[in-house]
Amino acid sequence: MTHRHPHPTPAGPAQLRSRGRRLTRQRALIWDALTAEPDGHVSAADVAARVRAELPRVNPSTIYRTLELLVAEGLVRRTDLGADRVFYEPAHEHPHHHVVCRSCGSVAHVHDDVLGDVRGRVDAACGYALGEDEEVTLFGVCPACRGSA
Amino acid sequence: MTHRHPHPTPAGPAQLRSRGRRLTRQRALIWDALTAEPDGHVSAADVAARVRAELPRVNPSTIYRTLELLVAEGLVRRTDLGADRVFYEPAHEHPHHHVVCRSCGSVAHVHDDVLGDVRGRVDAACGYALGEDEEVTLFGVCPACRGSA
DNA sequence: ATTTATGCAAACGTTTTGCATGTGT
DNA sequence: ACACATGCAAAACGTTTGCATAAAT
Repeated sequence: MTHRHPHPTPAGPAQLRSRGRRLTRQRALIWDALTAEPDGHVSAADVAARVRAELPRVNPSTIYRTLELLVAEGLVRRTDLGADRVFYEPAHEHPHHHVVCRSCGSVAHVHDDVLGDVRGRVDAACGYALGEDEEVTLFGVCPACRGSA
Repeated sequence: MTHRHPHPTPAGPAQLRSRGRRLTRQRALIWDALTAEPDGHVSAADVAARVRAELPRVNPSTIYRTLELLVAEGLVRRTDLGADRVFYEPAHEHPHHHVVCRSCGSVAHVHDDVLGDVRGRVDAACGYALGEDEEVTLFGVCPACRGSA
């Protein structure tokens, strides 16, 4: 278990109710699927599988609609890593970046500090403004795959 | 047209012939589509459109198969930017990185120097090895969109 | 002549949509 | 009771594949 958040903000899909949305069993299960693993990077298919393990009749469309909703409400963050690699993760942590292993697909988090002054450098170089909330996805080879190469 | 290069390496799809592949009209047109714009980042659909403007019967499968071939032969570089944003560009330049405008989708090149020591930092932070040839894609807001916001 | 590439059509996996039914509030 | 969310089925989308034909070498 990781460290707790000091903020008393009610996490999770309960937020939906205050926004006029409804808290259904499916939505709760989808949230559970998203938070099941500590640093869970979960694809829509993953979510579907986990949810259907508990409630088999959930339809793909419900998964997609709910994920879209959660993203729109700011409860979930959607990250793309090249074609067909879209994953979702709960959004209560600070923005961070990802490294994906080219070999095994594993994903690691990268603290923003690690990027250094890239934002300033990019701005200076070509005038594009990288926001503080812009996530970056890098590709590389993870320690495990490095060894077994 | 491009005689100024002292090196007689035949750029483009002519390379295919020496590799036992065949140089067809379709492949030439696909190459033309890829090199039509100076810093061209072209999607498969873009290529298809350009090619069909000249030779309308070309089939999507031919486009995909040829792009895959060109990538496999190292003549073309394929870059992913999140789901459904795959583009191709001729590979004779040095590896470089991309910034994509979140607002208008424009793409700019970023020299490797601009990234600074990210590779070392990432390696130190989580052990992932970013190769020199790994391209990075960043997202931001381009100068034009910055102004009109 | 031989091998490889193409067009076509059909299959594919993922995501989206229209609509009737079901469910939270 | 009402609005909203769900399931279902079907469509949309970009991409891939099998196979007979066509073209390059």
